[in-house]
Amino acid sequence: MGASNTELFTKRQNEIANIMKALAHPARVAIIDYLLKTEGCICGDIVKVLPLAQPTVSQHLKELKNAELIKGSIEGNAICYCINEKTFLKFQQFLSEFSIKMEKKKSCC
Amino acid sequence: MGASNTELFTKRQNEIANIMKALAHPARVAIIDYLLKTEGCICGDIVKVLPLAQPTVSQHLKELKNAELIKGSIEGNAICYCINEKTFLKFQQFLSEFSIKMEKKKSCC
DNA sequence: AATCTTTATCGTAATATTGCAATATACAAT
DNA sequence: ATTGTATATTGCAATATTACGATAAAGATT
Repeated sequence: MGASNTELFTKRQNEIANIMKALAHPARVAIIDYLLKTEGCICGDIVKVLPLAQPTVSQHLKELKNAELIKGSIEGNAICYCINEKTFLKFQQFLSEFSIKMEKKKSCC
Repeated sequence: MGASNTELFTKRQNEIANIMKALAHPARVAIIDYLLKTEGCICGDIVKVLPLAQPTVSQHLKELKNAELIKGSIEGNAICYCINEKTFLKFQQFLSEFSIKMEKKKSCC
């Protein structure tokens, strides 16, 4: 098949999996790193920094945008991509729920 | 190509991406959910709970094990799968680094 | 030893992801 | 209007993922 059957799982499980999937590639982690490190957010600079061709970077940016981890805004001729803090916050909440449950449980083996 | 070029990115970026990839499927999120929710950890119970065939679940468990998010130990005839807290802690550390940087930066657009 | 139970592996089909050259689009500047 | 600059889209090849039936492997039970 190759397609994960989303209907079989909860909305929350699918949401978590989708965010994880968006970050499941080192290039996309590198993009987030870059956006968090520098003042800038210009698409062209991201392309320059990454060791991948422009269309490939564009595709990765699209995936991050689809997952709402970043948002793009037109800046004259260029496009400015920024972290979407809302989604990151949601993600962190999901993960802190994991932590809380882990604290309570403690590994059994 | 279809294979992400890991050599082009930092060890840390690849590590993060690998953990994310392991959790980038709702079935695998569901497995973690289950392990955090119940006392048990028996493979057969996970198979019963998930809406997927036994070989498919086994495959998902293998991926979680490869990413060291869970660890398996033989329990008589059965196998007990448990959360590997060490990797989760590492994951959380990576993410809190993101948070700290996000705090400092604040979205520019 | 024969059988049952539990889990893993193999083989294979369907689909998704990754990467890039070529090309399109869209806005700037001349 | 033409040219340049920045980004997106298309098309395609290579590879990876997902799913499951069939089967294997290994320990438990009779």
